[in-house]
Amino acid sequence: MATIRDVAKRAGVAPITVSRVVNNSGYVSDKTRIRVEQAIEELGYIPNMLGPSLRFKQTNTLALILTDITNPFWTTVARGAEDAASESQYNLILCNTDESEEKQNQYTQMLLRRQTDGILLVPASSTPQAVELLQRQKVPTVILDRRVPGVEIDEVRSDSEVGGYLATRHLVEMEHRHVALLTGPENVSTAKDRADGFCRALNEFHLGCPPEFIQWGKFTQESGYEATKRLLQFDPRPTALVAGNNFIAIGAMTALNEAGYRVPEDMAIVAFDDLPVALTIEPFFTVVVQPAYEMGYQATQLLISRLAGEHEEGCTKIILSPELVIRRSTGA
Amino acid sequence: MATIRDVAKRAGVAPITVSRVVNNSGYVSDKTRIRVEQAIEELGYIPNMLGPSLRFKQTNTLALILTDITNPFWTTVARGAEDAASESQYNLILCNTDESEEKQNQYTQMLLRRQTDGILLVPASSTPQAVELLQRQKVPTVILDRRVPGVEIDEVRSDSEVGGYLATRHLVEMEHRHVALLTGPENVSTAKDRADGFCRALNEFHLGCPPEFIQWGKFTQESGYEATKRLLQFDPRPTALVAGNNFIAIGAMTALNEAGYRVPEDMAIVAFDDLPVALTIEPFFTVVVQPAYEMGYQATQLLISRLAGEHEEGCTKIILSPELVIRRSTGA
DNA sequence: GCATATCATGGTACCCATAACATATATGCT
DNA sequence: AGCATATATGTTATGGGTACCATGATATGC
Repeated sequence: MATIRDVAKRAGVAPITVSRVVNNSGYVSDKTRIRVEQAIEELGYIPNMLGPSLRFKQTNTLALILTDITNPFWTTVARGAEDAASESQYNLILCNTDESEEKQNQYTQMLLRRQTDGILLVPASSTPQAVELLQRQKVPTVILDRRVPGVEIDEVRSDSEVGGYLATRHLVEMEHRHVALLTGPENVSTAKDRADGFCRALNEFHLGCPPEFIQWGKFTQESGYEATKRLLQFDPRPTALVAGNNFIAIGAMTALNEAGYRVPEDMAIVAFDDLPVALTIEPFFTVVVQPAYEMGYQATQLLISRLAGEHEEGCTKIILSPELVIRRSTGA
Repeated sequence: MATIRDVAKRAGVAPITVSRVVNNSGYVSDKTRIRVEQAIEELGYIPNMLGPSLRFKQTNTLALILTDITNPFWTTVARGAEDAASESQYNLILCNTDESEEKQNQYTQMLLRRQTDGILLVPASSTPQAVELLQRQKVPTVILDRRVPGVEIDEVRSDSEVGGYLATRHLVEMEHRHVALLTGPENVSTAKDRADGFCRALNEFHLGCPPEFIQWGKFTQESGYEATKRLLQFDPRPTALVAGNNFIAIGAMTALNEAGYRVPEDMAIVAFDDLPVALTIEPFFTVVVQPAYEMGYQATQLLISRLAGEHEEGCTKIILSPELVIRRSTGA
C-alpha cells in the first residue's frame, strides 16, 4: 500500500534517501536513518519489487518446470533446487506440466512474460520447441534429467543408460533369462536410455532383446499395471521386471498381487527411483537410486553461475551416476 | 528482448496499436493487424507483464504457502489449488516452509514485495504474526487446514476434531480399551483438534483420556517412530494407535516391526490422510481421509471470489467433512 | 587558508504496457 | 447536406524504485 514516496514525505526526505536506508547503501546520517525507519514502521512500508524489476530487467526469480509434482522423486529434485536458489537469494517458482507438452509451452510463455531470470526444465518430451523458444528469448536454461536431441544447452541428469544396464545386469546375475522392461514414452529420453541400457546388458549375456519385452507406456501406476498384465500373457513369461520409475513398479506389484504372483519368488523387480523413507514401512524394492536432490541442487547452481555471467563458452553437461541398491524384491 | 516499441516501429504504427492487436481489444483494421502480427512474429515479441503489473497493481499471481512439499497430502492440496487458479487465469507460486515459522515469515515478506494478489496459507503454527502482516497489507488471504486463534479471516479446512473422534470411536468399537494418539505439535490446531476428538470419543465410552497416551511431536516419520517406542514401554501398553498423519503412521509401523509387534493382531492403527494409490502396493491403513484436493480447490475459489470483490461482508469458513475408510490395519 | 576527500541529500530519467483522452476518416440515416 | 455513429489510429501520463549525476556541508591535510 504505502510507497517509498509516502515514507519519504512522512520522514521529510527524498525517496532516494528512504531507498538508501532500506538497502543500507550510500551515506545516511543516523538522525535521518532513525526518522526514516520510524516512518517505515508507522506506515508498514514494504518495497515493491516490480519497479526495480522492470527497470533493471532482473526479477530474482527462477522457475522449475517439472512433469509430476505428486511424484516424490520430483519433489526431492525441487527441494534441491529450492535450497540452491535461496542460498543465492533467488526465488523459485514451481510449475507442473503433468507430462503435457501443451501445459509446458503455456508455462514457458507465462514465465517469459514474467521476465523470469532463468529456467530449469524437465522436458515433457523430446521435441525442442520450448527449448528453442527459451534460447531465442535468451533466457538461460538448464535441462534436467532428460535430453532434448538437437539443441546445444546446459544439462544435468543422471545416467539412465547405465541405470538400465545396472538394473538388468543384476537380474541376469540372479539367473533370470526372461527379463522385461516397463518404461515411459518412447519420446522421453530417460525411457529410451533405460531401454538402451536394458538391451546392452541382455546382449552382453547373449540373451537378446525381444521388442515385445520392452513395454513403452507412461510413468504412472496405471501404465505399470496394464503393461504387467500384458506381459503375464506371454509365453515364456518374464521372470523379472525392470520398472522405469517408482509408480510403474507399484502398478506392477498391484497387477502381480491380483494375479497371484509373489515377488520375488515368481517375479523379481528392480525399480528406478527409491520411495522416500517417510512413505515406506520397510524398503522392499531393489532400486536404481538417482541422486534427485543433487540433481536439483547442481542444476540450479549451474543456472545461477550462468546468470552471474561465469564461464560463458560452450555448454556444460553434468551427468550424475545412479546406484543400485539391492533389497528383497530381487530375492537378495 | 523485443519491446512493444520495437514491434510498433517495425510495423510502422504506434505502440498502443500493437497492444490492441495483442489483446484483441479496440479497433484495428485487418491490414494493420496483419502487419503487426508479422512484426511480432519476426521479432519474437513476448509482452512484458511487469509494466501493467506495476501500473495496475495486479500480478495475476496467487501463492500457496504450505508446510511440507514432500508429503503427498499437500501436493494433492496444491493440485486442487493449481487447477482452480488456472481456471481463472491466475498463476500459483508454491512456497514450502518445512513447518518453520521463520521460513513462513520470509516467504510472506517476499510475496508482499512481489505484489502477489492473494495468499493461501497453511500456518506453520498458531501464532498470528504472518496473518496480521497480510491483513495489515490488505492482501486477501485464506487460511488452509489449520486455525489461527484470534484473527478474523477466511478459512477452509477439514474437521479435525470429528476426524479424531471417528478414528478413535472406530478403535473403541473394535474393543480396544487402551488407545494412544501420536500427533503433531501442540501449537498446531489440527494436532490439537485431533486430540480433542480423540478425548471426546474416549470420554463418551467412559474410558478416560490419560495425558501420557497423547504423544505430541512432529508430523514426521521419525517423530512417529520415537513416540511409538515410548508408548511400548507403558504398562498397560496401548493396543491401538491413532496416527496424526501418514508419515507418523509409517514411523509407528517401523517401530512396531522392529519390536516384533504385528499389525493389527498386536496393535491396531488408524492414520490420518491416505497415501496416494500410486505409492501403495495395496492399501493397508484404516484412514481418516481428508478431502485434500477439494480443500485446495475450494480455498482457491474462495480467494479468487474475494479478489473479484464478491461478498465483502464478514469472513467465510468452509469446513469439509473427513471420512473413515476401514482397512486391514484395524483388523476389519 | 585553501585544496581535496568524505559525508549527506536530492532531482531526473528510465523501464514497459496501456487507460484515458483526442483526433480523423468512413459509413449510415433522415 | 448534415449529423450521429462506427471505425481506426495516435498522444500523453502513469506506476515504484533507484542509477546517475549534481549539489552542498563538513572534515582533513599540508
